[in-house]
Amino acid sequence: MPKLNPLKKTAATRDPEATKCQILDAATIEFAVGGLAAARTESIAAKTGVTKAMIYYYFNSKEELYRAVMQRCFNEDLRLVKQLNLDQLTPPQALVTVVSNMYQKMCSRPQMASILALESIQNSGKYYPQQTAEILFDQLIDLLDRGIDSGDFRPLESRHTAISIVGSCAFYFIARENLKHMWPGQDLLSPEMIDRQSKEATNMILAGVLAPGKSV
Amino acid sequence: MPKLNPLKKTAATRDPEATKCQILDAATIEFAVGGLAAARTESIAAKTGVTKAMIYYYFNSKEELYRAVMQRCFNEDLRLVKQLNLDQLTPPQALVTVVSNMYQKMCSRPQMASILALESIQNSGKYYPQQTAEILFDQLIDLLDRGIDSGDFRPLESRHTAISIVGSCAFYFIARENLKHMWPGQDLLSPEMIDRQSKEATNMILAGVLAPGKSV
DNA sequence: AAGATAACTAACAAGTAAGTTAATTATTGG
DNA sequence: CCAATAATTAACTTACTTGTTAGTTATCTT
Repeated sequence: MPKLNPLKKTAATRDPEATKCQILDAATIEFAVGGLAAARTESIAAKTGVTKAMIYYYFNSKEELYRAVMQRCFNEDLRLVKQLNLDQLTPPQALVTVVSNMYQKMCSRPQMASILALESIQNSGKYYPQQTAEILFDQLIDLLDRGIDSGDFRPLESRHTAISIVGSCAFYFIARENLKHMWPGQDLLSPEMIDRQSKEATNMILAGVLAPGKSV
Repeated sequence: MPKLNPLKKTAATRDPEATKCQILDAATIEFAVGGLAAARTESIAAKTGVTKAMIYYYFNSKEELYRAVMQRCFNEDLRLVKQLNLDQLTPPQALVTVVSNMYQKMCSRPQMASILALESIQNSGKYYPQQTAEILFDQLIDLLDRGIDSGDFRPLESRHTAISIVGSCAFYFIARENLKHMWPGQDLLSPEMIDRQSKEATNMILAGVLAPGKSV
């Protein structure tokens, strides 16, 4: 009874890896808007070249697909952060690098911030990949501690401050649709806007943590 | 056929205003977890003493109920902010007041941050009450501009900086469920934790915007 | 105190969504 | 090149969700 379209993808009519990737890509977009709860498997499938049944063939359930999306997001992030070689920079330099890099990452993949916010709000962090995420956060916390020890940064509680720092960045991406009226007609994800926001945030954060008299 | 529980609320068996309020309260909690899309009217009703039909009787649809919840949130917020009389304070004093007040508000109603984040992410800010919200944001922006003019604050772009400031506060509440492993066994909404986070954020923000040599 | 009206309920109709299944087509290894 | 297997599909089942409706009970007015 099922009648297949005779002329599908010319070359690779079947490519399991590509199909899995297509599903993950589509799911990332869908989960970034509604989170696990509001995402529709039908809608994810519609974004791909394959049917909904493929989601279950490769990922067994919406929940497992969600886990896979989250894990992939963090793996990519981890890979990028490792390339920064923060230990080889002074604490102030490292902080500037981390912050501007955070904006670059969130700009190129604006789903990241949304997915994490939704995970916390909707699922109480049940699917948050702690192990991986901790490495990322610790990178920033260690950097702050290093700066306090070296006298570059004023005395501060590094964990609380790390949250403020990440928050000042992430919030721009999380709340951007609410805030767009502040710059009518502008795209808040345009390179120019990101650049301005990134610079202002970097200025505030750096000035906010540097010990009196110190600079980059 | 409908059999009513003979012993309901002793006194006010019927109280339209209280019922509406119950629905709004329950809806606020439900929308704060799932947003408009993932909220269940059935679940909202279950949190109240009345049936689902009452939601439609008083609010016509899930969407209108959502609008009402959002509007009430902002009205409360606006009332609180007006009481601060920021004009009567110096810019640094006013900034400290705004920030610590922001933590107090979000602590007493942690739904606020979640609802706003969800609105931006899920609905692209379609239901975001711009008029009301703008007043709140402008309060902070004007304060920053006032500080730049007076020389208390360094030159900065007040809109971008305002976002960083609000973000460093809001993010703690938005992402708290993801971040709770940073303080194992602690309640991130406990007065002590809020106080510490608030203090650290205030320190960073103030130091981040003050002109060199200036203080509160 | 009776009739009108406002508040409220249980049960239902219609539509949506997750996950399954049996059949179909492509790929691969002998 | 053929059989086994992997990838894929359309259609279906089951469960859930929104919104409605017809009827019931409390309250209010005169």
